[in-house]
Amino acid sequence: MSGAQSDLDLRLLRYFAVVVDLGSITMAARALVMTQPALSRSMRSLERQMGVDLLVRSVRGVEPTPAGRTLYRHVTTLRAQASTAVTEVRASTAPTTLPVTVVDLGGATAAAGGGTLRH
Amino acid sequence: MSGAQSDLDLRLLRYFAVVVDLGSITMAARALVMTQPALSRSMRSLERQMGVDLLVRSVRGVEPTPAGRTLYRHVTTLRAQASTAVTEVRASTAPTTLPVTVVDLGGATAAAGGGTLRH
DNA sequence: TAAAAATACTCCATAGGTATTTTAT
DNA sequence: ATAAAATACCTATGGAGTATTTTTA
Repeated sequence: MSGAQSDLDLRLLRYFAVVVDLGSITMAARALVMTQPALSRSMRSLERQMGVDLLVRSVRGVEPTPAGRTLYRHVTTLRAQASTAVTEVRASTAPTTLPVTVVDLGGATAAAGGGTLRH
Repeated sequence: MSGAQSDLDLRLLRYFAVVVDLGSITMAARALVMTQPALSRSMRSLERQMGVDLLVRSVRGVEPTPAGRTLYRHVTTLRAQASTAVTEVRASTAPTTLPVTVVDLGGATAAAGGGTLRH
């Protein structure tokens, strides 16, 4: 009974942009290395979250509705800003626990248990 | 083995902003109507995603690191833009399936099964 | 010793996969 | 008859809860 905060899912927006770019859920699914049904459901759930139809489905693929085109425009901006934010934040400090491995020490596998401070 | 796309979670950013505002995970959890452990884990996972420490924990609460302050600045912008995007997209078309109920028809319960087009 | 955060579990919602069906040309 | 999207069903990951432990002023 509380207020579903919505919070617009950037992952779904990324998927959406690919779908619009390729004009097909099937093609976009390939590009995103996922299955067509999964992506189809993602697009539905995005439409439900937004409360509007974003795509017109036909037997030859999909095409954005006016609302879809509006969203598409915003996705670029939004993702660019998110990207900038991450870059700036990472630049603000020396990383603590490196997500994966950053430096390749030339020799053999330097990947295992790379100097992490926090377990 | 594939590339974890990151995709910055706006929900976590919203949590983070409240944590910084209140200077305490415990207090923020109350404000967000969730539990302290859940929020503690959310903040950890945000830090892992970003690859940097965002908060300095002490016995009297938390305080943002420089990186945390940088992120905090971006959160506002990012959320504002997301909000604008949603508003504009919704304005682009008549809604299809209304998320909840929009109009109150004065009389009794107009909520049940409100005119939905798509099952 | 008390107040804050962190950990150890448990549970459930949902994102994604496989298989199949529907739809329209 | 074919190519696209949609549906049905299943599984697994992780987000959130309760209970408890650790930490330090």
